[in-house]
Amino acid sequence: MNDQDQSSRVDGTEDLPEQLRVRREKRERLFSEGQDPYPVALPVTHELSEVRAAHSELPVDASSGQRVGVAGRVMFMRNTGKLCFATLRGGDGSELQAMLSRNEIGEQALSAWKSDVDLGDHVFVAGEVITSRRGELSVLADEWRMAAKSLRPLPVAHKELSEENRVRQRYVDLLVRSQAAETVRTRAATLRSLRDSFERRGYLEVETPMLQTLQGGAAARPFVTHSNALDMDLYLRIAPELFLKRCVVGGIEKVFEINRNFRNEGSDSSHSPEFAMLEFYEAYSDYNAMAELTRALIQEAAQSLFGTQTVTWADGSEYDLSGQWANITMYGSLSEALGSEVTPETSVETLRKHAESAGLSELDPSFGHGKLVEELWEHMVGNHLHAPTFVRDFPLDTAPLTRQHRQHSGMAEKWDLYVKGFELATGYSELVDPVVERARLEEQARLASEGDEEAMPVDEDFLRALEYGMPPTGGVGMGIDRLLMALTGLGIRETILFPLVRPE
RNA sequence: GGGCCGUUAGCUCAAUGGGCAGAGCAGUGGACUUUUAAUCCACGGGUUCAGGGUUCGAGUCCCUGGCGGCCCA
Repeated sequence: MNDQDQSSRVDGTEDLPEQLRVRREKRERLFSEGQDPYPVALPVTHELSEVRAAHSELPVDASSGQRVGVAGRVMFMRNTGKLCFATLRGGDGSELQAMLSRNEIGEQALSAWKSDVDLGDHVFVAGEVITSRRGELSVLADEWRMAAKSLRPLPVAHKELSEENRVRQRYVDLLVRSQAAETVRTRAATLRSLRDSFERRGYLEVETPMLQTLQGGAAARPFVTHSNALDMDLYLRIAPELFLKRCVVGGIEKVFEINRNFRNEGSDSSHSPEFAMLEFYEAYSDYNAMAELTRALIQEAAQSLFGTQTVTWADGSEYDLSGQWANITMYGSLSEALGSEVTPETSVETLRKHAESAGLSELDPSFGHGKLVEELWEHMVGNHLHAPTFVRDFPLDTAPLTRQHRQHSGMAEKWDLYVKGFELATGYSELVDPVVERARLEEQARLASEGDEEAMPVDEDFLRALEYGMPPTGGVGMGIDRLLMALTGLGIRETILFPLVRPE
């Protein structure tokens, strides 16, 4: 297909809103004038940021003597009669002014600039690096070309997009809202910090299956998909845990993975159906040492991102992540909140009475002791925790992959880390006894057969791995999106670049 | 799953008690050789989310649905 074919293709132009139509007509006109509004290559010599860095000392109203070719998206235009200014923005967010003077570039090129260029277009400008009379570093063009014609007007650059448009058209949000671009950089820097922290401690990063033949590693409803080749249903993973434990059995004794988990559940301000998860395991560690390591990872991330462990949230408030963090026990803090002692021996009937007087009347009648304790705790205590807090020693019957507490028989060596009222991470002394693990999984399978969609089946291969001998191990899972929320104070849909939304 | 709020120009938002649908930015035309969200003059731009109903008359009131947000479970 040649350019003539492209330029002659007009697709329902008359039905479009005026601004879209005008831009399409400009594109057509450029083609008909023998110009390519989408050239394959342009003689760019410098990034905008490079020009800025090289000439930061240039005095006001001065010439550098250096000629550069730069490209960028037109964010603002200020056209006077014979002198035009445009603010170009590069992909790294840096900006540089282009100046087009009739004396320098000529009548024809200047009027073409005025008639062809719209806000949002990518343009190429070549000329000398100078500063304007107001001191603005600029490229004084002796040549300009369209680099890529934009067919849609940019939204108002000084107002935020509506929340829905931000998420649906993140590419536009990234252009007009610097906070959006900043969040992407912060997320990348957080991942880098985590990987650095693990690297320093001798951890190895691995990737384990996202498509799994059995659901396992967490209590959650999975997404189901189908393999045509194997002619069997597969699950998108809800957790990498069982594979990372296989790694530990195989001698990768300090191991971590950062990858996506998928849970077929509702989404709200702190839940997304797909979310990035960090899990890490260390042999000869336990849930106490893993709590210390988790704290260090988060503090090191805050330090490397912001140079301080007291972070400033998007709403301007400060959040202190430094120093030691509070430790409470689940049964102890719940007993205190209820004003009545609750222990692993407390009966289901008593727990239900507590739940009713706390206003939790519609709890699933199938909930047993552990689930009731956790629901009650979350309602009475967890939602009100603000400062970083480790909540220790969970009911044993909701932690089928966790070692029994070394002192309390009805409890598991498990903690949850709560930050600003949500669960950020969870850590364990892992259950490594294959016989006990088999019994736990068989109990899970029984629950599943009774209709519990979150219960896991018996994973024979996982049990076989444990039977080869897994060293005592501490393990942690931490939501990356939630870590971003804790570090920035943003909602989960701001920390995820392209969150799932219903089609328009 | 339930309740509440929202949905109007390309974008962000107005519109008395049911009476000609508006502003800013953006766009088009014009003026302007040092602007910084440039300024000034003029002009164009709407299936008011969709469908139904009440009414002489509906952006506005009623019903159903879509999408989004918040709260609750």
